[in-house]
Amino acid sequence: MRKTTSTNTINKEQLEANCGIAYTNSILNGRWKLSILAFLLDEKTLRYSELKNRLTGISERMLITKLKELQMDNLINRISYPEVPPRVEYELSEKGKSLKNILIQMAEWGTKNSTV
Amino acid sequence: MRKTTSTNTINKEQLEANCGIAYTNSILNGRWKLSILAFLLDEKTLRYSELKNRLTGISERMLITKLKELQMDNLINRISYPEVPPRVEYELSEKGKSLKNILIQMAEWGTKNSTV
DNA sequence: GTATGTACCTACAAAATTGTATGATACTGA
DNA sequence: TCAGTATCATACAATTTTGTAGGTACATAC
Repeated sequence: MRKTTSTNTINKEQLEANCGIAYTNSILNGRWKLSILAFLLDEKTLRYSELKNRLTGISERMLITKLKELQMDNLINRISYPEVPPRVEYELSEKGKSLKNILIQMAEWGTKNSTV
Repeated sequence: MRKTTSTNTINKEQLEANCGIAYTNSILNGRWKLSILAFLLDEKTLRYSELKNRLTGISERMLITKLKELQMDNLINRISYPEVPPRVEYELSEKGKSLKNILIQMAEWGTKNSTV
């Protein structure tokens, strides 16, 4: 077993573990992104206005900003229909769907622990 | 299948899913907490100074603040030894350990997706 | 009695995130 | 012509998070 009192024992495994979790955190950080992804996981596709209604308290500015960031990170797809009034739908991309287990477990952990 | 064009279809399941994930998010948010938990998961116990060395770039103020918040949320235990110079060790609590799967999966997802 | 090491604390400042208010677009139906 | 709708854009302000620079306590070693 590794000495835990040494300050220079960061091996590859630990470093990668931390870098990985730090990267994931940087992608999902902030107040809204996880909730957006959770709703899309649950509903498959949602329109802009539907997301706005589900994310109680979010401002349009935040919603658009976060949707854009999620697109940039390839976690969601944006499908725009050439109609008037405009219709835009959002759905999880394959990369977004690969977060499924994490999202589900975070939701479960939250419901289990928030009521205690 | 539920109408996705209605703006009032938030059923109990969705609401709980969102509340749960929002709660989990509120507990783990910010730049440092997930990394702190990941290191403690990997190392079982770490001294304050060891955490400081592993969390590259963190300031003492942030580390103490975040350790305190994690204590308040009962995710970590603080063990103080009555020695001089002082020695304080941190470890995951049972509640903290219950995040194990989430932490591991977030780390794995990150290493898998950050290199693409 | 001066220096050392460890785990903190505090006041303040900078930076990042989030919110508010208002406007643009572009077509529809009256 | 004019109001209505859905999706966004932009300027600015408030809030939250994070960082900086200093300091404290106390036993031990010198």
